[in-house]
Amino acid sequence: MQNQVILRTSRKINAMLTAERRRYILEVLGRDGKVLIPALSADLRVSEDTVRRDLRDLAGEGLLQRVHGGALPRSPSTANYAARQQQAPDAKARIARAATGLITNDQVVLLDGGTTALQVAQHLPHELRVTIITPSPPIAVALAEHPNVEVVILGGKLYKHALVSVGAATLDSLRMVRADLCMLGVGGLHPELGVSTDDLEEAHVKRGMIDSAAEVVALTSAEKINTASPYIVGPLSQLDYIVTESEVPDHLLRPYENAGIAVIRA
Amino acid sequence: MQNQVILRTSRKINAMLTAERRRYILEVLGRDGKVLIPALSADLRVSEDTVRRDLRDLAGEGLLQRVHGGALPRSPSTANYAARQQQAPDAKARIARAATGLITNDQVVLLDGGTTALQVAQHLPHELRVTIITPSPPIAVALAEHPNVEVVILGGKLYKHALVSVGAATLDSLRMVRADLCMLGVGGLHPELGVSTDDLEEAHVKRGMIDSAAEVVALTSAEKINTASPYIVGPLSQLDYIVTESEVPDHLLRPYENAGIAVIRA
DNA sequence: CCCGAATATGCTTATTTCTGCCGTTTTACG
DNA sequence: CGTAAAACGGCAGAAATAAGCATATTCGGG
Repeated sequence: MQNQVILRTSRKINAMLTAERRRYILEVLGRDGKVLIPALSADLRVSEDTVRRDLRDLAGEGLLQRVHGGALPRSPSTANYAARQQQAPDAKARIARAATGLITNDQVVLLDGGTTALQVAQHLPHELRVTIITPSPPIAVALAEHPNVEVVILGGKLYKHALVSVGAATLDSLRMVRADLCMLGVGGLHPELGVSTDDLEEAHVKRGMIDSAAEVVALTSAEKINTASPYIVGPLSQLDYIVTESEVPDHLLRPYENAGIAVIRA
Repeated sequence: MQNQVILRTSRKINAMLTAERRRYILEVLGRDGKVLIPALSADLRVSEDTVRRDLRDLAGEGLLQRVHGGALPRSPSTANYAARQQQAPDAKARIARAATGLITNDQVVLLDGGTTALQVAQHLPHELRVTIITPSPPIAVALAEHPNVEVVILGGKLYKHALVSVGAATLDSLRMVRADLCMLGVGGLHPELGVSTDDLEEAHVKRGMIDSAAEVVALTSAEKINTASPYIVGPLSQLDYIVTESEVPDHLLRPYENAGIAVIRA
């Protein structure tokens, strides 16, 4: 019966290499902060026994921590950040995947910090050849694995809560940049108040990023639409794209489309 | 049977040289992120054994990673990074712990990239209240969890192998810094050749760090003493401290002590 | 022009690895 | 406790691999 399943969905997943499968497991683990055996078994179209063997071997290499029912990251340091990422992994991943579609080869892209932007970094297609400029150390580390991406990190004082560079040094560096595209995570999005965020320093950096890019993309989950955070980044007129979830009702997005912004539902 | 067909066609089409075939393999690997032996055998009209030999040789040159059934791109740099961190955890941790003893409250410290420096970051006492300036995103991330450390990250182009910022932007930022202490990982340490490292850009950054600090500490494991790497960072006279393993015999360290450097055995 | 070494390739055979399945034991949780 | 899920160990078929051998091609020197 498992055979039938395999046959029915027999995409070329049959050609999945063992080592490739294990890399995938580690990738998911890094992205979501945990892996579950039934989910992996379904995703990878292999038996749960095989997944257990994979996890056992990976744990033997010290690459993850095996627990009942799945596995967790071995390093506790990434766990916090990963846990936060776990909040809405589905929606964020979908938004991120859609956002990568706006990037074309040989572009220079300013990528914001934050968990949504990190998802974008992790979902960049392997063939995509771009330069990514980011104030976020975790994003820089994540992109170091990408074979075709050149990474530039913006220096500055590290704002620990969001793990991004902020301050005068960051803004100085930004002034020397002319990017094709800028992808921002936002704290709030409002037809009249525009783009806003939770921290003053972050707001300055986001504004600098907008000023250094030809086109601006805002990444936002559903619940942030038509809300405002304390610090204003800039008016809606600076946005060219909004990428959000597909569940958002049309009438909520109408004001943004009327403002000339292309809205992409993921 | 299949044999004859292949032979006949292969003689005609055999403008395909061995080296050409291998370049094709690498091209496919770069494009698809993996190669499968049966597919390559069919594409290239050679036996699977030949493909296996090709992959074996290419793996020997470090151009790909051989796995059961095919090959994958070489392990991403962070895998190397993680693996390197496990290499000598004992010695490195001891060196790192000893190095933290050189740091006092309210200092500004330049902390190099690399696995040894990362150990220093992870061993900073919780009560220590300092500013850490670093070109290494992983170190910045690690220090974000520290309650009393202010982190400043140096921007620049990310050198993926070592996960540190390099380039003119990094050096520019360094010129605006006056630090009390600078902690360097070294590639080699030699009484006459001084401090050296494996990468030219890294050497520039290390030199910039030395120039921006009042005192300089070199962190080195035993096997690097009295060796030299290709790129010179600077003479021994710029060093104030060397932190190394306790197992190093006295006579090896004598030249450094005679040069006025305080040697600390951890 | 011919011979022989070096290389490259394909084939055969023995060995190893991978994977799903099954039965048993252990763990998590009400 | 008791139940269901999860984990472990062993087994067998299939695939992949390594090792050794045979053949073909190339190249250099008599």
